[in-house]
Amino acid sequence: MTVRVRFAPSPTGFLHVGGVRTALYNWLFARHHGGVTVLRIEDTDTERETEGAIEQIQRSLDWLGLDFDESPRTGGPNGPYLQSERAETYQAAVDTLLEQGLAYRCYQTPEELEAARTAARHTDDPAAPTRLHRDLTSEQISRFEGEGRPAIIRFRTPLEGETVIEDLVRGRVAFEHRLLGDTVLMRGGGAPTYQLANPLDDMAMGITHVIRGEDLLPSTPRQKLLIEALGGTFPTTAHLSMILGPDKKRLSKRHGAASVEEFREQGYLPHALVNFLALLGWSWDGETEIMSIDELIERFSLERVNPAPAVFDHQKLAWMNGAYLRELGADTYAAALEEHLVDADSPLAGNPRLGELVPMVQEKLGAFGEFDALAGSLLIDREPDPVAWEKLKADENAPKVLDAAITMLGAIAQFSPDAIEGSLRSICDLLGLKPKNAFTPIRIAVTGSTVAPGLYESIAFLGRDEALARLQRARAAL
RNA sequence: GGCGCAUUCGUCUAGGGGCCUAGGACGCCGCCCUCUCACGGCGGUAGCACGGGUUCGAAUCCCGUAUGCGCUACCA
Repeated sequence: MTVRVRFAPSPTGFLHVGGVRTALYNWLFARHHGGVTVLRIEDTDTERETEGAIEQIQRSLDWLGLDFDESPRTGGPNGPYLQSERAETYQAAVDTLLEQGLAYRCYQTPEELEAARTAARHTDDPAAPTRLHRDLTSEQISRFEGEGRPAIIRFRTPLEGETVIEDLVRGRVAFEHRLLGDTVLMRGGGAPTYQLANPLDDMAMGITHVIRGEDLLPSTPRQKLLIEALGGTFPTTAHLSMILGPDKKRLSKRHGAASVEEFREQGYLPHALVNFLALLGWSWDGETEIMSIDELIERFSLERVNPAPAVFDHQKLAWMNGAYLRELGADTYAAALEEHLVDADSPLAGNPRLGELVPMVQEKLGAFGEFDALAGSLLIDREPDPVAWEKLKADENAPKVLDAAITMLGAIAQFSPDAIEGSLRSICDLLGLKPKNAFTPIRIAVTGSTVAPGLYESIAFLGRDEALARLQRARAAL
């Protein structure tokens, strides 16, 4: 039997790191087993749907390199892949269940339900309120119908016994039927709920393994019961732990960047994000950290997924991204940097000399988003950093150092990094200053910052005219 | 409140009874390299939640407690 997995997000916003991790594990598992990946959009709740979310999710998955064999975009033999277009499937199943007495119409108003729920809150049968209309007499039914009350459809959950889930990550988990209550399958308006649409589609699409977040573990027995009532076989499940913020709360926007889109904007490499996320809850040998996509595919297994929640560590991601950035070839690096600048709508984009800066910045950047601050001033003459500028003005050595630099740099024959180094070092000897002290004012004068690429290379990059102009301007401002 | 899941350095993790005086990585600290920032090298810091069992022997198995998280929707 070929493995078939699905990633089934709701189009309620940007793709979150938690969602990405789920998508990734599904993808890795399927690719490892030569299986099929399905992308299904769960848009049954039109209220919460947000504009453009589907495109956004697809875009993020594309960027990460997670391709889906069957999806709303690619189509496939088990479509449609949008739940909003699968109404007949759900209706047919509900009709069958109703016919066989496995589901029933419930006429409770939301207010009645809520009141009953509050009352039953602390009793020994908290699920009782969901079963109030389970065995209505025909008189009661016609009275409710007569009142024009809309009916919702509830599943007739067994009152006794338990459902056992053999989860690939968590092992055996048992749920008492009595506490489950009668699950709502269809809303008053006839729209399917997640509890109906999700398992039904998994069955219809031949899903063999359901890999999803732990938040969905409690709904698993309901879904299993439903599928088995319909004569289907419930897929194997693997419930992944939650991803937490530093405060151990579920990761969200208030913890900073949490969506794929944000990491992309900050100049992270998709491969780095994928590698990092793969390691958030899974490990291969506990030692190896940097792995190619092919290695991840080859090594991934659900058996080695950690069931405990994991805190998302931005610092480690940044480190890993830097490690990936440093491994890039110069041309690839330049192209990726340019793409980032274009995406960011940066004034630095399209600069023909960008490539020359690569060797000067590659080992210094943790993400492309830092490029502008580090080396932007070499491409564009702009206002210096105020703090650095004050430091320059307060430096008592600055005037003589800048004067010397102007003289020396104006005199050297070859305006190369080596020649510039020799020239600047002779200033140190001349003035009896340590390189560290002599170079700081020059760096600020030339780059407008205390942090920049190598000084000799920076000056050489600017060229004699520009470098001298900046030095003279700084000198004049002292 | 009920149900469920989880619990190894600050963080991600290795560990599935003796190989553990608990390994790796990020972070942090120190030293080296050094024109700033980085990179790189070397060294260091720090952990089995607690309490009971089981066993010759427990980070590893069982029970309880605590804590955290999830679910408890006509959200997913």
